[in-house]
Amino acid sequence: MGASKTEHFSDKQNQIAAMAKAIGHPARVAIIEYLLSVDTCICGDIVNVLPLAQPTVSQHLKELKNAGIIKGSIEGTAICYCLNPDALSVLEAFFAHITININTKKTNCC
Amino acid sequence: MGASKTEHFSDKQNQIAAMAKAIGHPARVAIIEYLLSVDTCICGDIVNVLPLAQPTVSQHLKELKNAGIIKGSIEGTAICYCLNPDALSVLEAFFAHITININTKKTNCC
DNA sequence: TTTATTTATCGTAATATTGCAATATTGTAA
DNA sequence: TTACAATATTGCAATATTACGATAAATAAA
Repeated sequence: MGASKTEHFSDKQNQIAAMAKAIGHPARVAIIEYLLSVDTCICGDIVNVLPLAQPTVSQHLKELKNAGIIKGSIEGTAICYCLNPDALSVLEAFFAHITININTKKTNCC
Repeated sequence: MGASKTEHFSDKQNQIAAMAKAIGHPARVAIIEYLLSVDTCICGDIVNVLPLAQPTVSQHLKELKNAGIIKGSIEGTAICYCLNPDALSVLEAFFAHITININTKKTNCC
């Protein structure tokens, strides 16, 4: 079919999955790392940093924005993009929870 | 085209993206949460826990295994699956790094 | 050996993703 | 107004993902 059966899973599971999916592309990881590296969030030069055409970068930015990973606002002729701390802290908490609890398991047969 | 231009990005970016992509499906988030919740890693009942057919679950487990998120070993007639702490700690470190550095930025215009 | 049981693989249909050329939109400057 | 710059959208081709029925493979039990 191709469409995920999201209705069978919890809101939390769908939220984590949607955000992880958005990060699941090297170009989007690179965008996140670039947004983290620049001190301001006026980011009109993302296109020049990535090895992809402008429409492709625009599409990746759109997906990150749809997933809530980044926020964007119009800044004259340029667009101001920056990371969304709220979304990223949700993911941080998810993985922190896993790594904390993974070591409390009694048996590790694998 | 449909194929990611992985060759244009760093190994680290591709690794993070591949693991995030593997977690980017609610069924696979549910699998991870289930593996974390059970105390042992003999997990022959994952199929019963998920609202998906057996071949579909098997396919999701395969993708998680390919991404290194889980490990599996044959345990007689059942299969023993468990989380891979190494892979998950890489993701934990990635998001911890982001959330730590996100607040050191001078300007937050968005 | 025969029969279950458990998990994996194959085949296939429906849908989604990726990437870019072409084009549109929006704001700035002349 | 016209021209330019920056970003978004459209449309399309190539490929990947999702899901599951049917089937295979492997072990356990009878």
